[in-house]
Amino acid sequence: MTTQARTRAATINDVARVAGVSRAAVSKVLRDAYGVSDAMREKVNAAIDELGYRPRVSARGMRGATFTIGIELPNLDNPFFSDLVSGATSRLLGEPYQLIVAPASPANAEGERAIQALTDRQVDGVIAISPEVEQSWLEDVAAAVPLVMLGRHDDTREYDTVVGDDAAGTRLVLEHLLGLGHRRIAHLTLPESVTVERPNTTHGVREAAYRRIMADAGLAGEIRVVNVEPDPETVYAATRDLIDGPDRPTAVFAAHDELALTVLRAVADAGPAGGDVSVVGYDDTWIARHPLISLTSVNQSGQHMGGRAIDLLLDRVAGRKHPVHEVVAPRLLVRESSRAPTA
Amino acid sequence: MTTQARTRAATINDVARVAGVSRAAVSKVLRDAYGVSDAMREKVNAAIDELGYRPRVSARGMRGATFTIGIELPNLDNPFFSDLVSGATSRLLGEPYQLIVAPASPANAEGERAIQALTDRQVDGVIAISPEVEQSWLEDVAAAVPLVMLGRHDDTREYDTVVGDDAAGTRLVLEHLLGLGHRRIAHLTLPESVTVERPNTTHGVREAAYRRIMADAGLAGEIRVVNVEPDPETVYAATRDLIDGPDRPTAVFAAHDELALTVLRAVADAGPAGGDVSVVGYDDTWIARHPLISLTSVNQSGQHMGGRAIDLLLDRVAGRKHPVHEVVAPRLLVRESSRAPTA
DNA sequence: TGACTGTTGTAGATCAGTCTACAAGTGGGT
DNA sequence: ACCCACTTGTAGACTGATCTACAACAGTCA
Repeated sequence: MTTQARTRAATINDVARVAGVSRAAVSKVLRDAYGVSDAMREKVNAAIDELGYRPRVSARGMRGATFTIGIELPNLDNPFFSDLVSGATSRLLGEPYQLIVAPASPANAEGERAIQALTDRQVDGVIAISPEVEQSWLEDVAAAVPLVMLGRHDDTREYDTVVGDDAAGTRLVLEHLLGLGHRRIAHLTLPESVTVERPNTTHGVREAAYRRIMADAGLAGEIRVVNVEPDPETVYAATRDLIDGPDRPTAVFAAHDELALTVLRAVADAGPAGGDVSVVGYDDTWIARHPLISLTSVNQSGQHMGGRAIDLLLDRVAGRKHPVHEVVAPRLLVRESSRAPTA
Repeated sequence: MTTQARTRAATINDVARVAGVSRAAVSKVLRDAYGVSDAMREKVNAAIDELGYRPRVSARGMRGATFTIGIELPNLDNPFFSDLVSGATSRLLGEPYQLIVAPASPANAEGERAIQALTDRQVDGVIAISPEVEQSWLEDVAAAVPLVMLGRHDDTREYDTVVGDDAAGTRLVLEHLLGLGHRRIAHLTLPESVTVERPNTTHGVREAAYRRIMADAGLAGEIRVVNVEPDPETVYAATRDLIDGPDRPTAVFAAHDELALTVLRAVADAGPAGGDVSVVGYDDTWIARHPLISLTSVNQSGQHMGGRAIDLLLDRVAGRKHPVHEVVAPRLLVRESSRAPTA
């Protein structure tokens, strides 16, 4: 009893033969197309069940649709991205589309490669979160397949966007901290290659808003932006530098929760010697709500954004031509990680 | 300047025409097949670059390979699954294969549907984590495409498995707790449909080991298994019932970290009135290591398991016929969430 | 009765690749 | 000069679906 050779699965021709109809007829039943009598539908479905037939998506993709929607994510570690996927998945329940996730290798900026991997696979639509990719490149992609970008404030006619109101969210954070009495508020965010050089990304907008609001509050001299690669070691070291250095900030506004968690870790490890440092995140991921973490954060409902991205994409697939740029309102959730500075 | 119609991308015929060679020749270059002169390779590659040509994976899938490996996951919320994916992704760097993730809708047990979605797409190999799926069904899948299952102790010749030594891991946990002086140790785990009814799954093995080890320690009377659906609300409520009920356990062994976090939350919310309850998890996810969480947990290196799964799958793709069942040794990481019971 | 319309099913082209079989060219050995 | 083996390139079948065009038939109405 050894492992058999790969079994040859049933094809549409087998179904046609068993049902005693033409291949085209089976195809019509499969696609629920016009011109099928009840009697035929029944015969065909019986044959499909009998053979355990499943259409090959590759073959379908040659002419028609693949009924596949691809979503590109920078990584799977950030719980906010899981929220997006879970929102997309639930919105897709009942639709004939399957969602597949292409994680961009966490190594170097592989967003382009991952998006291309999806279009190579003839997906019917793409959702992506690539801050580092050029708008013009995305417009080329959008010429070939419907595209919805998350977390980009791009002004374009070629694809749709779903994005939080990052300026408003940043304002919520800073007004909260300023209201508590903080003055030395640092902003820890991604490298300048995705903030300064990409002013249309979430993190670009957040950093710019931080600078503007601080200046407007008469705190131009206190502006302190720490741009770091988002791997935990680097973030940890940068935070320790902040804490141990001169002019220790009384509050750190981290550009997203995953960063904020590492900041919290560094602060906790520093102990009382590190002083009292408030920490605020962004995204309100589930872990921020945990009572042992209790991280103040801005909610922009990843679930909702993921669902809306699907809505827009399905619209595009259905033929919509004009662009839609949707902005999600942020909400501040105040928790224990932020409090008035001591003295 | 309105949105254009979808542009028609270059095909292999276009490349052949521009390069002045046959379609078959281009195909050879693409596949790096035998019988290509340097001169031709150069001409073809130049044409490919000029046209920005990318082969359609759908068309390739009709006869050859899709260079795609699919991984099915129950959900993306559990950070352990992210570890698996990230391990798989890094192992795949440099290989010509693209990884795509098919999340089984978090709703009802959709593992079968997600795995089928992958095979429908002609992936060259499948990695999956479906505890609730029948072994015989998986053997049918494995007859059509190389398959590696994670977290299953199945004894089968048809597919490979990568799994932690769950009995040993459970023993580490219980010896640790017993050594600290705990006697009333409860086990919080998934519903009986994936433990009792599926004794070959991680959680089935862990529950059985818990029962055996408790009995061997003369604590048969203290055995207390709480089987719950893994959504946070249910887990939270079940934990509160444990804490608030009679015979409050002094320790809770949660079947995985995600459950343990919710248990920690319920314990924290209960406050001092809830008594001193130690909590132990399983998987040693990154959040368990956070100093504010500091959850004692069993490490079985998701990164490593994901990487090994890819190794085995590539072996299978390369032609290996005999099964490999790989067992990963567990390691206990003791942290602050577990301590001696108070009196 | 004949023309017209609408429904139901089929034939056959088509999609973009891979793969097999083979022809043509090259070089060496005897 | 002839045979043989090897290298390089091509022709054309093939994959499993969808999609267009059309034939056959039934029913309606003048």
